[in-house]
Amino acid sequence: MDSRELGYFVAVAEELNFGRAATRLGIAQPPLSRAIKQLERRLGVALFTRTSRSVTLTVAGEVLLQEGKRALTALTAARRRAQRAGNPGLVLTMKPNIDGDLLEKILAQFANDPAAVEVEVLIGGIGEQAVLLREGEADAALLRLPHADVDGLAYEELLTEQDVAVLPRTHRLADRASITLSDLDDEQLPYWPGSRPNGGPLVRDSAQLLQLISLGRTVALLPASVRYHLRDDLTTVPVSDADTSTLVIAWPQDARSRSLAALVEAAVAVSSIRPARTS
Amino acid sequence: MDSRELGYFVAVAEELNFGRAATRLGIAQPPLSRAIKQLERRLGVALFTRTSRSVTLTVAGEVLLQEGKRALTALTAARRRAQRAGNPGLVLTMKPNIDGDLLEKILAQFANDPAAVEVEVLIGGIGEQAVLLREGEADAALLRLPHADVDGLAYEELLTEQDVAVLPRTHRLADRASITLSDLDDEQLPYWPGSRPNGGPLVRDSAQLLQLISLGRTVALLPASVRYHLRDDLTTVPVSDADTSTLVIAWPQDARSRSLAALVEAAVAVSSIRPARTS
DNA sequence: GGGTATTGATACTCTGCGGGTATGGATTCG
DNA sequence: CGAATCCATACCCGCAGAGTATCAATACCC
Repeated sequence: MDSRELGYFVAVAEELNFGRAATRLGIAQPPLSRAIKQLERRLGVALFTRTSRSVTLTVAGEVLLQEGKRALTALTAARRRAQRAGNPGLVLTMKPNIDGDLLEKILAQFANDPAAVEVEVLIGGIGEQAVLLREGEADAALLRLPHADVDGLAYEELLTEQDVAVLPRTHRLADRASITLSDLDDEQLPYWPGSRPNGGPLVRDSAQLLQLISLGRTVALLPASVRYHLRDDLTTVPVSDADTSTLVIAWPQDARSRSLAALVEAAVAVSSIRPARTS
Repeated sequence: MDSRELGYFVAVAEELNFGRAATRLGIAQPPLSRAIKQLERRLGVALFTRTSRSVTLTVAGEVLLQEGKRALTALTAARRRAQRAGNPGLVLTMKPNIDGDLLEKILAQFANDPAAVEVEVLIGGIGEQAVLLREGEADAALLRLPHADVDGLAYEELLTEQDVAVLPRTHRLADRASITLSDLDDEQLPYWPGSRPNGGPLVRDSAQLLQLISLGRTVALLPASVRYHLRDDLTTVPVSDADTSTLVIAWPQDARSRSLAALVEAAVAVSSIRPARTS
């Protein structure tokens, strides 16, 4: 089975529309129809049930969509990892402001290791980190569980913390010592691309979010460590019944690099300093 | 990156010889040389260092070999799983005579489950079981640890047992209550394809092995459960310091099928009967 | 050291496949 | 009932990939 055909299939399966899929692939619709038909003939199974007005996946199609996407990411990962093989450095990816102030310490600790190499920090968008790992763009990622999808990844926990409310200093709740989720009932909580709209504003990155909070348009529940790098006009208030999340360092399950192991080791070592220091 | 190109690369990387690789691929050598060169140009890295007499892998090439093989198996797995998606049955693969007499019980127990479906038992060659799972040919496998490679697989342990010596009834050690490995020092132990020759005969399957034992040409160390289905002219003797191995039921890490879960459950349930019954 | 074998690269040709345009047939909707 | 939407079919074309013939470089052997 050709990977190009599989890419075509994935596009159609996700769009459920040959025309849109063809546009997305940058080709015309007729060759796409033919390619899919040829794929079905080669596999010996129907992948779509087509009426002249709609396209739906068959059971075989659903399986191929899931497995095929996995195979395609494995393919791009193979390519990227081979391309990066010459460079001995590591790429660490993370969202901005979620490192719990650990990043600097991790890198400092790592620099002491004999296996240390240059570390490039790649700041990615929301939810992109795990994808970057799986596609071979990055060697390690700082993620937050349970928000991130760690399928196919290995990880070590670094830091667990509770969400706090991030508010303008002028907010009616800003001076409270502690609040509960119900205190935020009449606030317009934001939502991220991918989650479902809930009446609040759509935010694409944390800078935008903080801006909206400053303007009083929304408030947010974020991990407690945001307070380390907060703009002057914002403040945080503990929320007694808020969710907790865990900062982890993750890497591809099958990675075997010496320097990556050292980086993980450094991250774990640094993180365990925190509880020790507070005791 | 095209999967065809990647297959070409893997062939050359494994043969380290363009001519042989071309033969194996069923094409001529010149197009293969060109395809590899084109792949190198597309990736922007050298994959081989060529002298006019020999070919070796570069670092990037080694990475691409490892990752590329993984991607290609993911690809064939996607195809096979999609093709088999229509059939609700399960395929269970195993080597003959390693089931510790559990197979029948597992299938009987599974039949009681509401999620039960037809189970096809696929008897594969030595070391093929894990490959069949990864390539999507089979849904579950009975394997022995630590002999099998379970990378990318999940498994449940079923039965741990010690190896025993399998001997002709007429063998000088056949009537001993127990022996040690050193008692076998002057025997010609067999070896399997893939392991290194040790002076004994090469065996390809267990029927051949048992035949050779009958002829007095070799003796073997096998899991204790072989005794359930042993020819009349052979017998087993415990070996006090022999290795132990564990029978496990394994499946692809990312499988999510309801019936497969039930099969695993049935296998575990049946296996735990054994210790209970002996107590 | 020269002849030979081996191995990868190059030159050239050609076929087939993947892609484009034009159009048809079916279904939904106003 | 006409218009719009959407997938399939017919037909054509260009190029990528495969083949043959040959060259160039190295190792090997007497």
